Amino acid sequence: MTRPVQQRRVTIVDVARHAQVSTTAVSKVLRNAYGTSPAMRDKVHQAIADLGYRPSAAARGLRGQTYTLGVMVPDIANPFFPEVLNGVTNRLNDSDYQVLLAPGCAGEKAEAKTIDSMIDRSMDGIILIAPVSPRAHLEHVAGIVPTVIVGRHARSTIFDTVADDDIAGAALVVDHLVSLGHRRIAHIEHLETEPSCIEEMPNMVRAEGYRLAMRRHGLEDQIDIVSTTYTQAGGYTGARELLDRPRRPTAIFAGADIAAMGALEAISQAGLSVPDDISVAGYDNTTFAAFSQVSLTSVDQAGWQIGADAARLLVERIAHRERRSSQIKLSPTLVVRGTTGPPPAR
Amino acid sequence: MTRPVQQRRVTIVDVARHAQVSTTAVSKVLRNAYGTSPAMRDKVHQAIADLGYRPSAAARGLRGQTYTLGVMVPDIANPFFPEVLNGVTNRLNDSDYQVLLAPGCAGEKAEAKTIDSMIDRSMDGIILIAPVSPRAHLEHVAGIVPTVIVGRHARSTIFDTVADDDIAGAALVVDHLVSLGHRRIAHIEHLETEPSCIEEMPNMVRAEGYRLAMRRHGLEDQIDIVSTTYTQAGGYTGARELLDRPRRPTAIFAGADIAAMGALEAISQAGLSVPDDISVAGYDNTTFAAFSQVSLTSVDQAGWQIGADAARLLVERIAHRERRSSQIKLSPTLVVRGTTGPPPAR
DNA sequence: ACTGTCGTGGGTAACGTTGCCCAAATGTTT
DNA sequence: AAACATTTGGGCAACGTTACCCACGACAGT
Repeated sequence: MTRPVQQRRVTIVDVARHAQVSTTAVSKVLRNAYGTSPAMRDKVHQAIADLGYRPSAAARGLRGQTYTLGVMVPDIANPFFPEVLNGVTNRLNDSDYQVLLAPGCAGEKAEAKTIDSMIDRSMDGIILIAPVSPRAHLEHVAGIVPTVIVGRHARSTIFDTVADDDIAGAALVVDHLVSLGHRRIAHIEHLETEPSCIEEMPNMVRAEGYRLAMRRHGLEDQIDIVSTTYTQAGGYTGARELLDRPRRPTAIFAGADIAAMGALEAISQAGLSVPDDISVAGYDNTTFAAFSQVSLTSVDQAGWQIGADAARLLVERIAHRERRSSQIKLSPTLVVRGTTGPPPAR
Repeated sequence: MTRPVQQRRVTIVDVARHAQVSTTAVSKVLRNAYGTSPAMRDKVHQAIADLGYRPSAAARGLRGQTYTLGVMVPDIANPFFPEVLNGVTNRLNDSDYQVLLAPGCAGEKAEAKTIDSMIDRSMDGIILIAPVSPRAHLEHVAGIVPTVIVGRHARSTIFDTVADDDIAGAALVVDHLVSLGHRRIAHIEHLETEPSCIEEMPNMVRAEGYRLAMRRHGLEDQIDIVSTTYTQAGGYTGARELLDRPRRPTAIFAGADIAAMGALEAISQAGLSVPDDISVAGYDNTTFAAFSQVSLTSVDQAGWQIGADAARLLVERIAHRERRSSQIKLSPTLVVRGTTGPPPAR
């Protein structure tokens, strides 16, 4: 029996009247501010419970805080991001903050629109995961609202960053493949069309890490990179291209698991077997990689930890806007599975 | 060169002054309301552009609309939901609405908290994907804010629903397996702990569809259901249990792809091969199922379409609160792939 | 008894936007 | 020419909350 009548919202005034105190008093209790006696707190809490009062975020937003944190994810379909997100929400579970996700921001323009909409909603802070906006724009945003950037290898005085050490991650893969005896190790990278912030993006750092590691092993002349995107389709076309080489590589290092998926598909369609004919490694160690039918060797970058750290930094920055900015860099680990093995005997 | 000074927000008053009109006039132009001349519109738009004005969602919320729609997803890690979400966002792409996602709501209590927080933020409408709250609570919510429920087989006068025809979907799988010659077809279901709304949930409807189809084929005595959850771990333990049966089934129909993943893993660990020893089918046709290494036979329930329909209904309901409610039921299709085949010769 | 200090509690004015009303100017019908 | 409708624009009061002040009594130290 739900009432069909649209009842008026219970406000702080109703609570105050019911508890026989002033609205100021109620507000103080709500924010557990200074100047409230235990007796008054009890009265107010009782009234809140009686009336089922809930503060209006809109009204709060107009005055300052909204107790809302925004997270921007570039692509929810990529299973790595849910992990980061879980880290974020878990860390904030028993705080007063509510996390809201702004989905689907492919490209710089859509990203700017999304960020603007979070600012419009006066969120208390935002976490941007692998944003593609130019550095200057990010600093501008961070000047307006406390911001934590995840995945960009940038350093700024006004925003904090959390990132995986992608140079080290790429090196782990190359080292592993070299130790198995591979020399012709190719890389599938994600290439942005926007050139603005290119060297800060994780994908570019991974490619650079690949180059550095190859040189370190004296394999400079074997460096072979195809530029596509971190998507299944991108991995597929990238691998196709590599398989068509006169001397095809014996191992493919895809910059993301999702691209590795596409590569595996292309390889299987070409009638080749993994890892006997060709080895494949990915990056992100998504749940997909762990699945035994796939068993993809991959770099684990602790998405959960990244998310948790980002949430912690954001809360700290909200509390102390002028605190020094910090950069957290997490060390990845390699998870060796079935898609990598010694190269074919030739 | 970002200004370090924290400049005051540009408000409608600033725009009005700059355009030499009243704030009311600006407000009217913003909402393209009645009573604005083309000349005034131009002046105001120019001023908005000059000053880079953006309306404050908080202030708007206090007065009524926020141009924000909330979507609750039970589990972002399940790759089916991103598809629904894409349908939603795509449909709303060039509307004035911004979609925000409330993540991670396992269980009735967390769900209630999430829904409350969306109401607190005075969202204009909400889409609840596969909510577990009791029917009465959903109706209560729908009385406060326009609501579309996705996935529940419920009928209400105040909220709209979009759902897949799960009875038909389950039948597709059973029919397919029977036509291949299977008789011992088992089902892995997701069983809620909360008994309140059980018969409305898609998982229960799928199980019921399985039962009906089995009976229709005269296989009533072969009905075999294990109750776990729609997770990888749930599928794994469910399959383990089925494999331990004295006479193990020749086919397993998992109620969700993600559970089918776990089942495949258990089967492979048991040293059995798919589909020669045992067939497996899933539900949702996630991108994962399409992947050639997995090649999972699955029921496609057009997540994109579901999301798009939900978004359309929500926008319509916001425009006409008192409109009759509608229930959209979409017909699933079966995608046959490599994990189903004839039963072993015995 | 006189000044401070502390612990309580309340009054009030914003915050930025929009819905409702009214006023003036313009156009249209008798 | 008078009466009436329509268009165009503005004034004002909310919406619900909180930051900033001030007032009152109790109590301590001179």
